[in-house]
Amino acid sequence: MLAAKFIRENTEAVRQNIRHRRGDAKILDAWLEKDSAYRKVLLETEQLKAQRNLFKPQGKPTPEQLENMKSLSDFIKSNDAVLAAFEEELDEIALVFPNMLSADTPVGKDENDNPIIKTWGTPRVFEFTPKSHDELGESLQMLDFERGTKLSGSRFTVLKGWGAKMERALINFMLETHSETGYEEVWTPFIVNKESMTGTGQLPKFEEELYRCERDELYLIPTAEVPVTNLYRDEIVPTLPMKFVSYTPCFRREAGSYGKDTAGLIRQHQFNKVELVVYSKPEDSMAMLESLTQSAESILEKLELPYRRIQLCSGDVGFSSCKTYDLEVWFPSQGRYREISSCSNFWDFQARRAKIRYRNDEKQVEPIHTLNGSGLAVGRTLAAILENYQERDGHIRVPKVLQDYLKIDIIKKD
RNA sequence: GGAGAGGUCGCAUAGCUGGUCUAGUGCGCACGCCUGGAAAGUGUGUAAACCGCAAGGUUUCGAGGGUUCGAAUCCCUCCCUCUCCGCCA
Repeated sequence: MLAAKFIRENTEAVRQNIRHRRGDAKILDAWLEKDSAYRKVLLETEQLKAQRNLFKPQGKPTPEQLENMKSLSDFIKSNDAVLAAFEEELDEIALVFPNMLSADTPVGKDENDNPIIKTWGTPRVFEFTPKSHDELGESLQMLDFERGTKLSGSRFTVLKGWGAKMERALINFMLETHSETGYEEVWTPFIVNKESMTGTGQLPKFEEELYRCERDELYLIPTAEVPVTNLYRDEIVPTLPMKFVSYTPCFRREAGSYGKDTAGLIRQHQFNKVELVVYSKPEDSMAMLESLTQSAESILEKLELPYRRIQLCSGDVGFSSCKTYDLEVWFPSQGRYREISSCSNFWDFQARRAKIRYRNDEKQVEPIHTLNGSGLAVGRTLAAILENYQERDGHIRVPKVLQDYLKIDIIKKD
């Protein structure tokens, strides 16, 4: 959420920002109009209340005084009702304002305008036609798509045998690697309340994307970002930075993506992810984004998977983010790079919503900066390994760093 | 799920026969005195949000309603925590 004061003082920048994100700036005008009306009533009401408080002398009030206080109180009551209505409306509008973009976010329309920042590794040259991961996974009896569908529906998959073991190995490998570089491991609830979803920005705007337990007013998390960032909601944190790594399953309805990536593990309603979350001092957050992104990249490098890093342009950056890098891994069967991690600096946007603050050097309380990034999406990593490590006969070589976990170096048909 | 107790400015607590609460006290923390240095002792200060250039003002005592001229204090609803019982991985 943008601070009301910031919106007032930087109206044009906010308007420009909404345009760059290809949003409609009308909501800004609606907000501004309401805000100035609100402030008039606020001032008046506070003066009335100050009067009332002055009237509060010791002893019993005379009938005359009582009469005065009564009418004053009536005014205050009706004004308070007006104020409450204003506040609710203002919040409702402000909650759907997107975050301000970083100055170095390129202006662009969509994913085609995302610049490539770096490329690592060289896609392997196959002397045969590489198979897709779903075909490989099924033939090696690692993935069972049909039974996943039987159990739950489309976009649900069952992992078996070496598939299940590799998924587990990847989770452990990622958690251990990040633990070693200063991220504290946390294990959180996978179902959270509305306040948590609002704190990180999933609500109110993206309700459609969430699985909801109506009876209990709880939501299944779409990413570990939600529980981990909300760990310190409504708190003034004592030390910064704090860095966490967390494994969770993620649940997404994928509304509106019918027909996209219907085959394979790429787009699932339930998938595993190891997430990095950083609580940072404002002045350090951009440097933190670089190091967090490198942490995510290190996993791909240890797995020896070719990838590239792109920066999202203004039209493609997520609602809550101020600056985002995506990591994309090479998929031989598709002949292209596909997203496997997204690393974002949210600036103070989430911290303001979630009321996570710290005391700066001047002892002033101010919102912190939050960041997070996938380190990595496990299902997509498994898919990328199958495709990049396949052999002509359909066997899969096991990446070196996973051999200790799996105790084998090649996966083949029985 | 049943019975009871409780949710107060970091932590712990007082306040709960409505105005003096602009929320007291202890611990912790910060700064100072004392000390060769430290501990102890001692003094002062220490919640947040909003409006305002400032002076200052307003709000917040789990959340939301209500009674009242006025509520941390009374009433209602809800949420959560703890103890005991029941059930259960």
